Amino acid sequence: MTWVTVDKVAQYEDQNVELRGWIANRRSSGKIRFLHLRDGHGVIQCVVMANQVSPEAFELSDRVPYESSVIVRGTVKKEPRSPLGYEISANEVRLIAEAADYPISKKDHGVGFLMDNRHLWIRSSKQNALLKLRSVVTNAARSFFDELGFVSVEAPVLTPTACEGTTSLFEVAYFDRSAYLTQSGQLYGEAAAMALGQICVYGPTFRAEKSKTRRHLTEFWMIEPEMAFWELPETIDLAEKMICRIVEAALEKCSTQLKTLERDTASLEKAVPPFPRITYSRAVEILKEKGVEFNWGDDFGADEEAVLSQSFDKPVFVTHYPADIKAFYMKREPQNPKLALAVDLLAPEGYGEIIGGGQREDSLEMLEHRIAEHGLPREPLEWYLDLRRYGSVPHAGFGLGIERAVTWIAGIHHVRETIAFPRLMDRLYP
RNA sequence: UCCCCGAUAGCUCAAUCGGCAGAGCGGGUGGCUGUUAACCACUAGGUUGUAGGUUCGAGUCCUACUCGGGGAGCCA
Repeated sequence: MTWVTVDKVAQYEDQNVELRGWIANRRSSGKIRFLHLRDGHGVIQCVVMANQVSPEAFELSDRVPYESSVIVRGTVKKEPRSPLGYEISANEVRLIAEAADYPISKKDHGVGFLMDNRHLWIRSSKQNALLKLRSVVTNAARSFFDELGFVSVEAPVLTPTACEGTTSLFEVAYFDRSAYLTQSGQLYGEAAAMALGQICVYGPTFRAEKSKTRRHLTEFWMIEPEMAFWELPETIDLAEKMICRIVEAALEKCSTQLKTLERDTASLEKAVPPFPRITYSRAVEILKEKGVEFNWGDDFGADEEAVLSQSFDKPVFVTHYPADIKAFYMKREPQNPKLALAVDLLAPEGYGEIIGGGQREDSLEMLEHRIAEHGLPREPLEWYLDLRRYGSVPHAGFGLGIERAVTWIAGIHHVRETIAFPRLMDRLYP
């Protein structure tokens, strides 16, 4: 007997197969029982007739609780009434483990309840689709860089101090002193780029900010390429190619998932090069044209980002921000030192910033000056200054926020559903 | 940290002016040979988040607290 997964049943039409999974739903009518079997690859209806299975199997099919684990054997039948196109005409149903009363029902639930049951919620079809989409997105991004010859490097999670100083960090006991969970792999990525040329850091990032919004997690994942001898324009080109690659992969490999998520893929299909590129100053003009009150020099808030991203039907790059609102390591525009060689990518449909990056300051003197200006402690950054002492080169990079990118591609409302076990300000369980 | 909203059955919610705490789903029992969140009948299920106050009487009004949701700032 061949064990097959639900996504492959079409290859076994009219053959006898075995399926292993969990009871997603159960209905009945007279002497016929319908079991919906979920195996992680899909859901298929198994039809159990009283005269085609043992009395024990029929009795089991009548009362087996939701989410019990079972093995079903039967024939794959073409069935136009099924959304899948196929169903199983069962001749054997075997219980592996009977489930207790399952807390998640077919009806509506509140977000709080579902988040408390996140370990079970991920079994449902929409959450399942999101996790698969995330997997395709991260794999697409990583193979994109791998194929370009970028070296994959891991940055440490435990760090001695703040990378950027501004945001609050999670402090942990580290033997007889304190350490902090990283808020960006970038500084280490820069060191690695000086060793390996073009590198890519993929890892978790932690922010102890008390942010309660649909765009924030306290633990999230970033892909952060860093390139020695690269400057801002080619870095933007790279980000554009990467986003296109990710979206293509999602459309190609996740069509069923996007359908489950009821995503309008037409807007994703528009994400082809070239993406519009505007300066911060131009963005401010656009805001004013749309009647948004805004002062040059301020950073964009959620409202401004939404207006800007809705002004284009593709992702839009915004460059040349005022240096004052960007991090200390940003290189200044040589023609106008008030501006930073920074780039953000705003996703369309109001999703906002999914990439932040730019060209890094490569002058030792300038960097020392910035560190003092930002009031940062110098001693823990000495190693970072060394990168400018020993053969400094122009270099640039960016960070892609995985959860925000997946939120946009999936067309959902909140980042928390794009990671299996989200960490939020008030949520550490499960 | 700030603003708004909420907490009633396992879950989602209702309860009119302050006057007997209810429905759907889920559970249980029975029925139905093609159901699609199946349907039909019956049934069990409650210290109304916690503490205090007003009142003849509080799920409902007041105060504090706890927890949760939505949003802002900051950011990816």
